[in-house]
Amino acid sequence: MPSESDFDLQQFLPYLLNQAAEQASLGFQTLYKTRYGMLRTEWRVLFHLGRYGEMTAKALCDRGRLHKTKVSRAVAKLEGRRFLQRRTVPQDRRAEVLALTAAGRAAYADLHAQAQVFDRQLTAGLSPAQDQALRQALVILAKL
Amino acid sequence: MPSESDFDLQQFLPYLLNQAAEQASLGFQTLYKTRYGMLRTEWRVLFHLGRYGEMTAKALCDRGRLHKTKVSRAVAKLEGRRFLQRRTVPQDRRAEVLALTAAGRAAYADLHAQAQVFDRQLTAGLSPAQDQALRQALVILAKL
DNA sequence: CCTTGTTAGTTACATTTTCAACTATTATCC
DNA sequence: GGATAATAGTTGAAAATGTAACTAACAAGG
Repeated sequence: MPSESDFDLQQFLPYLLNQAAEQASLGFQTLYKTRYGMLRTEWRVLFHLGRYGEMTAKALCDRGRLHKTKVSRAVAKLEGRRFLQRRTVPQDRRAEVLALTAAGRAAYADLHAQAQVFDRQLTAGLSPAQDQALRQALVILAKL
Repeated sequence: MPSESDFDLQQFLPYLLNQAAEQASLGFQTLYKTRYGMLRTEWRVLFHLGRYGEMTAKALCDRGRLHKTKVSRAVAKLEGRRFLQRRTVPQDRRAEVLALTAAGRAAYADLHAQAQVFDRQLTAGLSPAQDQALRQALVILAKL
């Protein structure tokens, strides 16, 4: 029988995941925030476009599991800051293909490099085996 | 030299953690939302008080890594729904000790039991070794 | 073609979160 | 003791998020 005292909040996986995620996001967040005035969604949009090439907002939503309103606003902001451009395609005039500008690619390259450094710092306290096990489990849980 | 193509967004730990955390929170969230009309912070306050006994808002902030405004509002809401009571202590009239009511304890017992079930479902796709490794790594990353 | 349904994306509004300022009380230290 | 700082908690305004409704364009079936 499950008692009330053998279940620690720190044993509850959603809680543990959130704490770890928050802690992990903290440092990098300040980076793209202070350096480029970006929000998390903007950073993700930038990353997706930088990493996987130009695509529509819909594709971004699917790939990044982002809600379309978030993407819509992030794209508007990135466009305002000249990090990306929209291009309507004749085949479907509802959709707009999003592509990074030179400034956008530069920001991506910078943040991308920082992300790799940051990632290594994060896992510095973990053994390689722990690191690998962690990522494997996370991929399963995230259903990626 | 770090190239631009060997670093996937899904390899970036903060991203991976966030995806997993979001996915993991989803199911349980609907539970305390629909059943008790609670927000995440309220659920956490309830859990902390239920699990660790009565304490001040400050203690809650420290233990749960919550911001004091969040706690203040969550406590007000839980008090309004008669899930907890405040008690001023003569030693320090700034602080208020928070204690669950019978209704609060009942809600905690219910959600607590559900949480255990939910936790097991979550990790059903993981081997016991994977599960253990994951939690260990998360505790390190969360700096708990 | 033309009604109906679907999809891409935006906008408006309510809810939540964040940040800064505020009150009231206690601690510090000259 | 009395000024100053620090702490517990609240509140208001701004920013961000979520939800739903909306526009515009395409698709499909009759």
